[in-house]
Amino acid sequence: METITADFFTLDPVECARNLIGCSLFWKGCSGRIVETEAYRAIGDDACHTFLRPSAREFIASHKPGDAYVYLNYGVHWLFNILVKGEAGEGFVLIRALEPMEGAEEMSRRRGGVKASLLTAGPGRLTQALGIGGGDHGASFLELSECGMLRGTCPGVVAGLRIGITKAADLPWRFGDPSSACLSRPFK
DNA sequence: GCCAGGATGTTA
DNA sequence: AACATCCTGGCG
Repeated sequence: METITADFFTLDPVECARNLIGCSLFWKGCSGRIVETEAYRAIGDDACHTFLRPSAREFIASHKPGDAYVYLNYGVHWLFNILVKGEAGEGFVLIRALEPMEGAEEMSRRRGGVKASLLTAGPGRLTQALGIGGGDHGASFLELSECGMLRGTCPGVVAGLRIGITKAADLPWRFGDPSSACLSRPFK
């Protein structure tokens, strides 16, 4: 297994989002296989935070590829993105679903004992399971010993429309492993 | 199984 | 005002 470094996130955000399916994410004793992501492009994508938020544009300017972009959605759930920044394009990859590996017991406790299939099947669910919150915004988690990612592959990756957005809703920038039992929603 | 509604905080 | 969500409760 090969550790992912910041240069993994110097491709186009859409390529990064596709490549992350099958990789594994490690976070302070818990880990999971990434089975669902979405790409957001800083330029030309009206659904990206950069479209309306100067703070998102400032975040890109002042952070490195691979840094965590974490924000509170609907006042309720933290969502975990990874900054993509390179000559090929800038933007974010939203991590939308994992298959639990290590630390399932701790994740279940944080999630209030929900059934296993709902533990990390959704962007808000997985941050709660892993204990990711606002304090992690801007963290370069790839460089910490207890956090990081390993390369992996998934031969059957599929693409679909992004979920829950109204702007640029026609772009097929959601990626996933359609055979996973841990998706936030099935692919059609 | 599907759908409606509400909780909740930050940004602009 | 909008929002990259999730849970519950009402149906059948």
